[in-house]
Order: sequence, then structure tokens, then C-alpha cells
Amino acid sequence: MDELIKKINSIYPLKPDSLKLLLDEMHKIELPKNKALVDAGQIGRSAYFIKKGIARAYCDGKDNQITFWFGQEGDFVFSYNSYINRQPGYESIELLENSVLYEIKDEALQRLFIENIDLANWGRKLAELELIKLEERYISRLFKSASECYAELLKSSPNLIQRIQLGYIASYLGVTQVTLSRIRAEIK
Amino acid sequence: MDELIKKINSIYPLKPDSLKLLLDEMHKIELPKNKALVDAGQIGRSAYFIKKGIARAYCDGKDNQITFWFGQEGDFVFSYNSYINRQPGYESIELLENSVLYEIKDEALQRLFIENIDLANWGRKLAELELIKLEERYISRLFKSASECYAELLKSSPNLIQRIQLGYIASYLGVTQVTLSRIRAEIK
DNA sequence: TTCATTTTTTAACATTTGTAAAAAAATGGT
DNA sequence: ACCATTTTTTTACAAATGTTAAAAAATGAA
Repeated sequence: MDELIKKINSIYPLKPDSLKLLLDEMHKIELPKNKALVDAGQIGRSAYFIKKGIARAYCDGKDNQITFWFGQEGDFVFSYNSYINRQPGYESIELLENSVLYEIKDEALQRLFIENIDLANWGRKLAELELIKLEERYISRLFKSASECYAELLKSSPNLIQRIQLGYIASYLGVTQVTLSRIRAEIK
Repeated sequence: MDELIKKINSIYPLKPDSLKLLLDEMHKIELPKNKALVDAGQIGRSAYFIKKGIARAYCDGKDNQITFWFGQEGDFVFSYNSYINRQPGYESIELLENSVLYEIKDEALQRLFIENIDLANWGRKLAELELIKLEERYISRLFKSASECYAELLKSSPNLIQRIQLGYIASYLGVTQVTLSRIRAEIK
């Protein structure tokens, strides 16, 4: 629970009372590898904090799946689309390892935002931080070749490359698995 | 001012009192084409609402500029990076036409968020909506070829293509101007 | 271990996109 | 209208990535 509190306060420092309100709604759960946290077409009913494990978010195409996000220890997980729009979305999220999570129901979170200004600002800051993380990723992809993106990922998250199969990583980088294999062969 | 109020309430409906607090901090200004709203390396001191005009956000590379965002009538403009981190950023924003904007100082906005829960939730919703817009754009680029992205832009924002020079649009789509010219030649 | 299955790599060829340079078209000021 | 400047298109060639299929390596269950 310690790392959860640390993470929460790193986003936006909460008063002890506000923190307690939030923590009281979060419950630890263990879920197995391949479990779907969010199914496209269904409304996402919970957000999660990853204590242990890895998750990926993806969309289904005509004949392929596109992975566009990975989460690991210390990350929050939610289907932004259904979380924000309260509508069935296009994204699915699944666990890639047996995982330990803290879950909070979406209804509880929304209620806390409306009732407590401290938590409303925490939720604001959370969205803002996710926004710039995504923006940086977006810009990075506009600037860089697939090879540079891979080298960057290798440097920033070597553990992801150890733990996640290459097909997903290739898709995440926006190239085919064949291309990623070629890139890896060149780097060695 | 009417369209501004409409836009504000479409993000998150505000109580009249809260709306007034926000509007009291927003002031209409006219700025000429090419004016820099945000300079990379400087802290963004204001956010803007575009009443009339077009803006683009870009980063400087070694020997090129990458445009990654366009804003037009009805859009909010701010350098997320410096707005959120309160640090000099990597992004610059400039006007592509003579424009009419509503400006709000960042200090004022931050103060309103801390003082008023209605506005804190408005700010949260604003960031969340921007987040899913960017996520959709990000996923779209992973799925689609440059040609499909252009066709999509042509459909969703034909006015942007009329009003913005192709070099910027090519960069926004992640291709060179030569490639975009080729795409346009094929479509006809 | 062994075997079936999944994942990763390699190869050959097709397609797309990039680069550099020049031509054509559009723009803006006088 | 005219000219200089900027923007867009075109061309030829190079480099990167996609596609398909097969081989090699890794994984997991019996």
C-alpha cells in the first residue's frame, strides 16, 4: 500500500483526509495473466493501480491488433475513452502477467471528484500528466525513425522488452514484427 | 463571448457563479499573423480560446520543424508541457492568421482551480477531453497510412487544408511535403 | 526429455517514403 | 501588371518498410 500512497501523492499531494477517502475506495485484487481488464464495446467500470504485473491496451483492426500502451508497476490503468465518455469504447486492456492491482470503481471515483476539491484537482493533475506523457510519445514518433524509437524504449524501459513479446512491441512502435527483427539484428 | 460560454459549458457545465469567475479572468485580444503565443524555452503564461483564426504548435528539430497540433475557431490553446509542468518546454505555438482570442493568465487559472471545485472539475474534464482527442489521433496514426490520414483530415477538417500551407500539414501527418504532394496527385 | 505450439528471425521481392534538385504555380508588395 | 519570393509539384534515384513464406529458436505441457 505504501507505493500506492507514494504514487498518489506524487501526482498531486493530498491532505490526509482526502487521501483516506480515496484509499477507502481502493481494494487489492489478484488477477491472472490474459485477464481482460477492459473489453472494447463495454463501459470501463474501474480504474486500477498496478502493484505487480504488466498490462497492454490495444484496438482491433480488420485483420490485426494495434497495441498502443503498456503499463507496469506504479502505473494507473484505465480506458480513457470509456472512463471519460462513459460510452463503450474502441480500446481493450489485458494483463500480460499474473498481476496484483488496486481497483477503484468508476462510480466511486466520479463521486469523489464531485464532492472533494482536493481530489478533483488530483484527478485533473492525473489527466494532465497522462496528457503530456502521451504528447511526448506522439511527438517522439513524428520525429524519429522506428529504429530510434526502439533504441529509446530499450534505454527507458529495458524491462518491458524483456517481459513483453516482440509482436506487441512492434505494434506499439508502429512497425511490423519483421521490421523490428531487422532493427534488432542491426543493433547487435 | 457567446461561443466562448457555449464552449466552456460543453466541456463541463458550470454553475453561473463559477462561470462568472472564469469569464472575469478572460480578456479579448487581437493578435497578428505569425505572432508567437508560446516560445519553446519560456514558461507559457497564458491559455487562449480562439474566437477567430488558426494556430499551430511545433517543435524544433536539428534541421526541421515538426508541427503536431492545429487549433482553430472554438479550440483552446495552451502549451501543455509548460502549463502542466510549470517549466520551459519544447513546444512553440504561433498564429497562422490574424486572430481574435480570449486570454487567461495561467496564474489566474491555477488559482481558480484551487479555490473552486466546480472549476477544478471543469479543468479536469478539459484535460481528459484533450487526452482522448490526442489518443484517437495517436491510434489513428498507428493504424493508417499517410494517405488514409490525409483523406481523413480532408473529410474532418477541409477548412484546415484550405487555410494552412502544405508543408505544415505534411509535417502534422508525419510525412515529407513531397510525399503529401504525391498523395494529393493520386487522389485527384 | 519430448513433442506440439508459439514466437522470433531470415530471405526475396514489392511498395512506400525519403532526398535532392529543378520546374511550375501561387503569393505579396510595389 | 510586374517582379521577387515563397510554396507546391514533379522527377529520378536511394533507403526504409511491408508482405509472404519458410527456417530457427523458444516455450510449455505431458
